[in-house]
Amino acid sequence: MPELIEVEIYRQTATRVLGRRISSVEVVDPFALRHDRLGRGAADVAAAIVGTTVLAARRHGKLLLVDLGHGSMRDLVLGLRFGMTGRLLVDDRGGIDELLYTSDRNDPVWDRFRVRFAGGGTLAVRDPRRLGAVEIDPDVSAFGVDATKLSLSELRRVLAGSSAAVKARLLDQHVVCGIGNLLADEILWRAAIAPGVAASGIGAPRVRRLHAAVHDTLAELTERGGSHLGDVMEARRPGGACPRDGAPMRVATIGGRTTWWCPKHQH
DNA sequence: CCGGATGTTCACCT
DNA sequence: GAGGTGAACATCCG
Repeated sequence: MPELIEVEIYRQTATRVLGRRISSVEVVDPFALRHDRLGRGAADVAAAIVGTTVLAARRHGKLLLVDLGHGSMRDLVLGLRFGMTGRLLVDDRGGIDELLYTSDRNDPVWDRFRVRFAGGGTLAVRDPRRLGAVEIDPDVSAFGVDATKLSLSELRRVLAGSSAAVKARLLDQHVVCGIGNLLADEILWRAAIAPGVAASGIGAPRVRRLHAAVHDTLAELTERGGSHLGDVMEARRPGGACPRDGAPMRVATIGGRTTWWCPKHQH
């Protein structure tokens, strides 16, 4: 997905529909509702949201939260998740034209969820691979702190006492949310920490370095406009060399994801 | 043709 | 209980 940075762009895109009233639900892929705790179907979603007005667009990690209500009263929250290939389109335009690993094709048959507003316009989730999801009143209680708000003491706490690889810890949305595979590799590369080291084995000076790298990376890649615009990105390929010191990059599966790192400066 | 790709959940191991 | 693995979803690309 869309990691935190892309979803934040989607959130800003979604603010274009603030104040609009939903007049109809045009598409709901039943598969997109697979995580609904109450087992609601497309008709239930339509019944719940038609007639409501968009009050706010918020983000928690990689989850986009759209507040819906009548008047200024919030009645429900629409949760949109984008998987790896989902995009948000407002009035058939997206805030992001292209995503890595999606094609240049932009086919409306991939719209998994689409609403129409009274007075015109639409909001849609277009997701070729169908990895995204739509939820009414999603449970956000299990999520960890949003990565943009991660304090040094919180980072210290989530690393302490865990034998898991530090990268697995950063990717665990129940611990810290918003960081995906590319951001995690970039953050650890900048922090000079090897992704496979046990979280609890990272001493205080390196935790401070990691904390700084989290925020520097998020700020800089937000400025550049995408999670895929990190310095180490070009080296994430067979034969890639570390942009910092030229050493051959290593690759392994860590935290269940393909992981690239520099064995020379990341320890 | 095959394998993998910004993700998440689940069953099933150790 | 914690942590790891592999499958599933569907499409495109090398």
